[in-house]
Amino acid sequence: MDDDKVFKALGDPTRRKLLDRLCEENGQTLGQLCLNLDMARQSATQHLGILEAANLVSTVKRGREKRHFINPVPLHDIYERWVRKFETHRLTLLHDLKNELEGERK
Amino acid sequence: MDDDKVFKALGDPTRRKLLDRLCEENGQTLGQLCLNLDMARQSATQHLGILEAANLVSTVKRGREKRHFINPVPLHDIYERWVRKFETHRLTLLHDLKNELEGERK
DNA sequence: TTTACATGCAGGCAAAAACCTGCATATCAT
DNA sequence: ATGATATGCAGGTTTTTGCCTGCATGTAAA
Repeated sequence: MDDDKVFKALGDPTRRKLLDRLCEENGQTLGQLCLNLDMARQSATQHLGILEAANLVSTVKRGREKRHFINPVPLHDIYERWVRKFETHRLTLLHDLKNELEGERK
Repeated sequence: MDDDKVFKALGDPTRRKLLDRLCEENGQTLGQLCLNLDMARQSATQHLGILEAANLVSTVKRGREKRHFINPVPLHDIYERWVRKFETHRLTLLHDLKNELEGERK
């Protein structure tokens, strides 16, 4: 898996919004996803392409429509392999920070 | 908090590497963080500035040095407020995806 | 106080990202 | 077949990003 593609894909608010909307209703078509998106359809297509390249979304053609489905695996992997590390040390890190800020007040 | 700044900050591999290195040893100076980073000091400064703007890193000046500390709060918040949603629906989403891919094989 | 060290700040440049318009293709319904 | 609908593809423009060089400032040590 390509961590960087996933993080980059999540770095754009439009793409996170697309994931949000797919989470509310999975399997939507391109047309549906474009509604209330305030940009040209072609731009949305590019965003969905990036999500697909990051493997966060998989698509299936149904006649003339293209349906989009969330793939939760990469997000889960990112959490397990990267975010979790900071969660594990969370209290220690908070402690370091607090100490340092208090030291500044002296 | 500004979710977008956090996600954008995490979207760059150099910045994630900086966080990794701070996680290994918190409180490092700019000079320390620049070692083995394969870019000019000024570039690293910019990356650290972005991490600071996203509140992922806090700094304290100690004499002529500047020490950097991880702030784990934004990452934790992002997880709770955004990532967790997809984790919660993870099995359902996986099921949707599997169903759809099987449907394609017919 | 002079020298060395750690960092700050400004401007410029090239690559990447985000968005668009215009046109082509494929599918469905009449 | 014909028109309407859903999407694909190519290119071009503008903005943002990442990185750099050059110089200024502040702090410590000799």
